[in-house]
Amino acid sequence: MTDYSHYAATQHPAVALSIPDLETRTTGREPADIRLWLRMLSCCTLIENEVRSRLRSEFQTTLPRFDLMSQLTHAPKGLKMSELSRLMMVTNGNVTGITDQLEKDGLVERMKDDGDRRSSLIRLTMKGRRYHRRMQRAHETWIQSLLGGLAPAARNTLFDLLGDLKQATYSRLPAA
Amino acid sequence: MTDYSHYAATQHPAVALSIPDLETRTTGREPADIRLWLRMLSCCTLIENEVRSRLRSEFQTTLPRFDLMSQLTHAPKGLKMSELSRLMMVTNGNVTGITDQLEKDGLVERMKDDGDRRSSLIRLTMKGRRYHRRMQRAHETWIQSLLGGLAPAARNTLFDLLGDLKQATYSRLPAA
DNA sequence: TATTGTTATACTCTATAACTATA
DNA sequence: TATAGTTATAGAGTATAACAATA
Repeated sequence: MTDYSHYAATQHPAVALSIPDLETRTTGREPADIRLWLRMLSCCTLIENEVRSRLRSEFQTTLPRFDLMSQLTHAPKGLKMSELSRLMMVTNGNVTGITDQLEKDGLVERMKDDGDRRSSLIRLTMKGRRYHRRMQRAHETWIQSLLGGLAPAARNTLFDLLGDLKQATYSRLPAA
Repeated sequence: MTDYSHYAATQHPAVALSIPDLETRTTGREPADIRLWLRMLSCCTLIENEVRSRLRSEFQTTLPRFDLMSQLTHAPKGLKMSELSRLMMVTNGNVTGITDQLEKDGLVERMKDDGDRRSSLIRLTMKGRRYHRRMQRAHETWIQSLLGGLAPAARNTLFDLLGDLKQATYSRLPAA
């Protein structure tokens, strides 16, 4: 049993702002799941668009590139392509492409020192580590600014509920 | 003041499944906002990947195309390109491209009957309406299946919290 | 002058599938 | 046979900016 009672009601207008976006197409007559999905999707799209835009204008890079580097920061010894693929939720070929670009820019390197000679370990170079650190600091600031309007208690409840949702969804995937 | 007390704790394992995904890179030492964002993003990516894949395999179409048609279903008189752009949260040029494809397939049509001769109204054709209805039914089933593991009370709370988040985020966008 | 929509350009990401070299 | 990674292919979305027609 999980207790969400630490969450206290937030103070906000009774009527949500009517902002035209992906959720607008709902009329209220749709199943609750559809409305929930479209609302969550518009939240994500809103933030993602903003982050993509700032990564481009301030760091001349993209979200997948930043994500790949972020995954590597917690693996000093490096990660295999297949591990990156699973972590980033994209296919193997895509990871090869993104890695190629980052390698060309000297931000990551392929290490051929595994016991298994089919695979290689990808890891950040020094330059990559420095570059990522700068981006990460900015990224944290952006996210905190964008999500900062939500009260801490609400944020905690949301975090827990999304954890439940994620677990439930995973278990309902056809593959799973 | 909003009351979320209708939400009752869900029953689930105390320890969340350790699934490797976008959220995995968090260590617990990141700011709460970052962890929340990555968790929400992995929820969305999970569902989006699944929906994209099924739209492709079962209906030979894409998510943006389905989204554009969905927007039109609630506007019998049609929508302007600029309205679609805002609703779909993408740029004007993109909407032109997606509309071109749908028009070529006879699913939407451009109507030049506005007072403003610069703009046109896009609306679903009969064929488009029928086609969309089939997709929408399937889409509802998919989403209900994917989100169905979450208890109704949890789902309601999540819906409300995401509403708060969306509103807060909108008001914190640089443009806003 | 500003706005609506289109076009042109160039790039990034994407899935799929065939391929290689290992295991 | 199975797996790790690459390559080839094709396509789909994206931003940006220049453009024409109209307001």
